[in-house]
Amino acid sequence: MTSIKDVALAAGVAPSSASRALTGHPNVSPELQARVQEAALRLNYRPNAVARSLRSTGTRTIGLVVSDLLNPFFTELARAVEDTSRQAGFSVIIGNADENPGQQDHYVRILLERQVDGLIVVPTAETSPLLHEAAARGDHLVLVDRPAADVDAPSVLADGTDAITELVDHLVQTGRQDLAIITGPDEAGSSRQRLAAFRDALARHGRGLPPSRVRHGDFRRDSGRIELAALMAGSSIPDAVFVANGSMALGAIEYLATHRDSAPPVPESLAVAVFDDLPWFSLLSPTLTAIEQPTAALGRRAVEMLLDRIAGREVSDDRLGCVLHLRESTRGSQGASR
Amino acid sequence: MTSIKDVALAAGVAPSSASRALTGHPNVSPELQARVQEAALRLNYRPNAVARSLRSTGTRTIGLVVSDLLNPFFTELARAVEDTSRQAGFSVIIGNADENPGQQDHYVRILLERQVDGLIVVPTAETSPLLHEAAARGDHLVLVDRPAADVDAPSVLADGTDAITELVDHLVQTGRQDLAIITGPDEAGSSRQRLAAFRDALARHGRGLPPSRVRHGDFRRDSGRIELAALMAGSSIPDAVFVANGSMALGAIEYLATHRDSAPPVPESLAVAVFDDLPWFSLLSPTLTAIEQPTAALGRRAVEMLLDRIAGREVSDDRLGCVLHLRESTRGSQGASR
DNA sequence: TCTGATTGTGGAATCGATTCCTTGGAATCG
DNA sequence: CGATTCCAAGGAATCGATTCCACAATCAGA
Repeated sequence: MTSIKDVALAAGVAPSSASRALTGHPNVSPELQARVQEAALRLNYRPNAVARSLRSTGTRTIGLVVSDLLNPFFTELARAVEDTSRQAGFSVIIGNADENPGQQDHYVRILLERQVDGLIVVPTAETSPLLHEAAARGDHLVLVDRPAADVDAPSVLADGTDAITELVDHLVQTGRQDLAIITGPDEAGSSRQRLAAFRDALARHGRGLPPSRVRHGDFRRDSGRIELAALMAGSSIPDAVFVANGSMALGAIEYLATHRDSAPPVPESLAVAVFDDLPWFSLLSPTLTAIEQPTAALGRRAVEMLLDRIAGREVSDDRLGCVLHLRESTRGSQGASR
Repeated sequence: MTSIKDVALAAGVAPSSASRALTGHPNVSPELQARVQEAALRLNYRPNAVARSLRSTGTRTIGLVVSDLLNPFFTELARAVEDTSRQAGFSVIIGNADENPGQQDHYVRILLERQVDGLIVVPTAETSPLLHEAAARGDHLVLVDRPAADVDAPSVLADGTDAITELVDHLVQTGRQDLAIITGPDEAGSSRQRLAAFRDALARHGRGLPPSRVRHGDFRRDSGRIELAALMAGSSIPDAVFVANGSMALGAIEYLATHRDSAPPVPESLAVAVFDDLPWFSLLSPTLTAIEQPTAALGRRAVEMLLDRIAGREVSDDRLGCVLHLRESTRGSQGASR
């Protein structure tokens, strides 16, 4: 491997001068600058970022730990994070927790050991001693998509309360009597928030949400199928289902497609709505009512906040709104609102 | 920051001994081992991977450069790469080239500077001086999904030739007269291969593929819409379209959905098939005929091959087969095969 | 009991770049 | 013209861990 010493030798200067010439330091004579540049080019010199990072502070790298890479929501988030970071001159190391707190901690540890300049985490569980400690030690940390109560770090979240309220209003007004929700694990903050918003909106109509109408999946495809099947297997069947993320929605729709004969028709006997909008929801028949999250904006903001933190600026939490798209799958069954 | 010197000091041993105790070297007395472990724990010591990497060779990191993170195919690939790597004790740095050769080179350079132990690349263009040079310099490199002629590196590809031949046979046998293809850019090896397989299969039936029936998109969503629109705008309209990847298929289906009145009905007047199978293809009506790639296997194999290379073992190219799923969108229009 | 191998430990060199500190020489100013 | 500042450049220290080398102590075999 050709190092800066080789370049310095070839250019007939000291390593320190070579370093200055290559990193564009102010006080370098143009003549020496040119000689070093030429030597570097000729020797095909590639600086060693590991050595640089050791001496100077900062690796110009940020770590991103997402809870499930297979979920398109996180893909888009990762893409936005990557994009924004690159533009700011940072690389991104991605870790995939697979909704597994242990794996999340593994990645947080690895990334901290690698001296990332900052960390963006979608917390799988609401409490994590490691995250707590990292925040306390002063490592730069930003939480995204899900809150984590005991971690002292700024967060940027999608606030779906208004959109969920709007959705519930619509369902009630179009005559739905028996609403159910398939949400995520109780430990995930986003899961709890969506459930709470759903319950509150119902309460505003004087309706309760009995335990049998609350199913907890794990935010992944299979559990959507399983939990919808469970709802459909009961003695009485709800006439509206709200699925709390896109991956579980895929599983739920798959259930309906494979049980076309026995399952209630959508939207006539069963309304379906999803938190998180995916491009293909509009291609189904019936098209699928969904709440769109500002996914890319979440990723962008998270990076901006992290960079602010790194630069020593104060940052505060951010909430971004969601948008409800009413489509065919929640069309009123008896037209009560017309 | 607490360093290994602090730990050594606290344990009353030399830094070298502390290092040995922590990394599990053979010749360390149990007593000293315990004392160092205790001190490390007490001081909450976290080893600095940057310093370690500088001294020892290897960063236990592999770089992955994909051509489009928003494409679910690459997401799944990335997931498999990440998963396999983690199990082998490696982290993954992901770069997203966005189908842009310049951005690809940016990431290859960055990753090499970061001293990744190896690189997995989905080459955006078939020729890249930087990749060529990296391979020539002996950097560990594996290409995946797309070949790159001038790069001396092993590759692992999905070979869709058989599946495409099978698809074309079926289309011809069910009476389709005028087949068209929406493929990717000519510089992408996978795009060229799929086109060639399609053309060869047609030739075997004595059919040609006129230039007007070959549209080149950029493998992304919008271009699927645009190119299908172009095909539908001609004076004569094909009765079958083969879309060469999943992202463009999304755009194409969107076109059909938004032009439901003017577009030819599927499958009666237009058969649609896609290279790359996505979970929601089976949920559409009509369900979508698609060729399934061994996506996760590609990612796994790529990592295995890379690790073999790193370990100094010989590796050779690998081809994995694809599977055709015939669904409703290519149902015979006039039942010619029955 | 004496050699020779083995084992545990400390000290110092090392990885490759950056940066602090010095210094010789040129430029500036009174 | 002498004193002070400024600038370009070299030398050496540094980042934090690993690893080579040396050395003492223990142990085995003859």
